[in-house]
Amino acid sequence: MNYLDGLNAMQLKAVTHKEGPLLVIAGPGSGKTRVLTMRIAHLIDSGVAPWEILTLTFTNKAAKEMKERISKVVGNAANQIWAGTFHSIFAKILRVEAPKLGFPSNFSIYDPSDVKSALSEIIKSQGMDIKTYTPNDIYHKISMAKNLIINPEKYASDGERLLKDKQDGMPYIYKIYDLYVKKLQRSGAMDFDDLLFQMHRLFKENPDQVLEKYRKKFKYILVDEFQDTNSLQSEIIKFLTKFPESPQNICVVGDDAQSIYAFRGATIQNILNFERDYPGLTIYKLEQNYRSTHHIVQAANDVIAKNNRQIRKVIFTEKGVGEPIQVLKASSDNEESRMVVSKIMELKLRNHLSNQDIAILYRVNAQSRVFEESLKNMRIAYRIFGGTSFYERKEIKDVVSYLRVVANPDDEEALKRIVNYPTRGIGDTSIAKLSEIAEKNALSLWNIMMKMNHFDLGISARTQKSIQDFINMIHVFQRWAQEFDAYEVARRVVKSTEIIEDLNKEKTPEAQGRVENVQELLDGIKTFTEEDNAEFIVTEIQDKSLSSYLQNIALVTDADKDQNDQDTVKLMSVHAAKGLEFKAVFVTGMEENLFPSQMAIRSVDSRSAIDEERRLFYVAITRAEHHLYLSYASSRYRFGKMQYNSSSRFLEEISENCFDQIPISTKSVVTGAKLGPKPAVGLHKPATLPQGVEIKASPVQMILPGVFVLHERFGKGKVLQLDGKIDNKVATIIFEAGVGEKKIMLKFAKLQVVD
DNA sequence: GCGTATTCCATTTTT
DNA sequence: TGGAATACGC
Repeated sequence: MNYLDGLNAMQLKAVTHKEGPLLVIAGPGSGKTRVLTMRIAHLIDSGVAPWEILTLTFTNKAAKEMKERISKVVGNAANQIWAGTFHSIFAKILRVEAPKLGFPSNFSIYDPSDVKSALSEIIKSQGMDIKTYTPNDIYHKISMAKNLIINPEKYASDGERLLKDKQDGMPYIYKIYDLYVKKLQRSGAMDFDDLLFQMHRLFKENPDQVLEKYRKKFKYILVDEFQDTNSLQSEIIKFLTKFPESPQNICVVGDDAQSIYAFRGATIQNILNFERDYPGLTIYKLEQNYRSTHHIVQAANDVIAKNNRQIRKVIFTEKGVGEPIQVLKASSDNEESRMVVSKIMELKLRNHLSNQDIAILYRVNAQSRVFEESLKNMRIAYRIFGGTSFYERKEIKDVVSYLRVVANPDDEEALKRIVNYPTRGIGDTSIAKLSEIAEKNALSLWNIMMKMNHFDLGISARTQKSIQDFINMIHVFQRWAQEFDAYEVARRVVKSTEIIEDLNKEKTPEAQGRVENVQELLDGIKTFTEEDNAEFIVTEIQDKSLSSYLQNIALVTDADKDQNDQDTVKLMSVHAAKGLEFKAVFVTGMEENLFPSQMAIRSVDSRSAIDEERRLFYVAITRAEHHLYLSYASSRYRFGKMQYNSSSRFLEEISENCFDQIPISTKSVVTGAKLGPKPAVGLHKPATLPQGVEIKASPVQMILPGVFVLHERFGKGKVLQLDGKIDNKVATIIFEAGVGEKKIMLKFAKLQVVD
């Protein structure tokens, strides 16, 4: 079968478009990945060498998937395509070119926790107040600066920026930025933003030797999820594609309506200005949705129509009207989770869905906990994506830090982590003294440790001996690294540092889990060294060294995990769900201050922040193929405190005809409660009430002991007792039909008095 | 210098 | 609520 078969007219045009810039606006479910992969296959089929194609995606997984799909058409050639995330591709190039920028080729990559730790050290050493200058804020500001291509010198001379910092009560950020950059340089380390920033610098400072080479190399460039790129990324692409005689074979695919990373510096201006940047641009819009049924598509269109500033398009589907969207109203986060899970049971039993067809989405990862509990109770297999990932676990970071120090001993964050773990008598004060000298002499901590007898440090002879032993040990490890592959080095390092033994000292099940994690890490390294894996190609050579491995794991995230490995219900943030689809989707926590987030509502530029939340909601809705549920809880625990929120404004933006019932009865009145039945009680047992019978809530005053009431879920029952004060009355009600006794808060419940 | 108790602090999303 | 910085006793 020909790979072009089955494409619609627009898709076909985009796939077969020849030379020159191309922008494909691809609505959700419009076959975007298909277009991208078939376009690449088509290029190779028409004679373009695979290594001349550069494809930049948002996740490693997307790149991997793409390669797999392309190889189905063109075979092994697909493995020679340069495909990966901006960060991973640039890291590969920088591994070759870093010396030109004054970095070692085995530079370390700092993750956000390394960055924050480095920043707080700087802040403290400058005598600044860590509570005023919080590492989080500083990191964000520095990150934004880098993404706008502002280096420390430029920052320090940017009056507007300085004024802004002053107003925020942090006038010395420019100073911290400068020291931070110097610290990274000394440590031979780059943070995530640097992988882009230094790449840009590389091209800018080496137009002849370097930029020219890559311009020649990458004849075709494709960018996925273009709406989530920042100015820095866009400038790098311009470096590669905008020059005299350039064929400008740049194809970007995106959807401004799905831009959800503005908080990280992404700007839809990149899409909106693309035509200006590339005159002669061809634009195709993919508006047919092949994923979802009509109600879902309409809801998505309704929601996004509220946003300003966008490329207008209307998504349509031919998949039929489909199921109405259901709203689940809960009185608490716990109840919300029980309702969601009982709906999952229903989907499985009534609609014969499998676990893997179902996703629970939320705005923040912290929401996952309650769902986890309810799923466990009902013995439904699930898997959580995001949150603290494997590589963020302490024991894993410790082992990885050893490896980082072996590959690059100047890596100060890794060094500080392990210099006294397991404890070997090198304490904080000694390290602080050494750090100070290092800072003064603009040398790395490791460097000063090696030269410590040249200084009068006031470190005891005993400690100096410990330090010397540590240095010797690292030297041994480094010799191993020259001799053995990554796995063998790691295995030996773990063994001789006695990390496992240290973990085993603690005889708790958690400690046991940590030991298993370390073992899993070693297994992962083994796989890395054994597998013939095209992803780890650096300039067309397989690289299985320790630093290659380290670079790889630094850029791997949860999103890269295989989603379909097991038959599990998937739990993840809406951000993490981008690009995925499920037969049934639950969008949870549909409340003001959560979705949209409080941050967005209170932001200085609230309107555009809410717009981004709305795009996020749009992404969430459009993950669903057939069944969409929107749930909210009128109260939930946050910070260990109860918080009360009204339902999300977004719910009211969807046309009523999409729902099976009107989502919000009265604005001020809080929801009707369904204190979910205990899991053991058959959920799928039909409710005592015939379906469709609406309950008319009776005034609270009428609910008195002895009266009979109807509850929308539990059916008929008798009020036994009333407790609590005026507006917090709790009724104890015995229900018929095996439901039993329940305590129900009157302010939430919808109860109708009957005879 | 080490280990544990205590307090304190924050929570948006992630390459 | 729970993880991380800090304080304190050894």
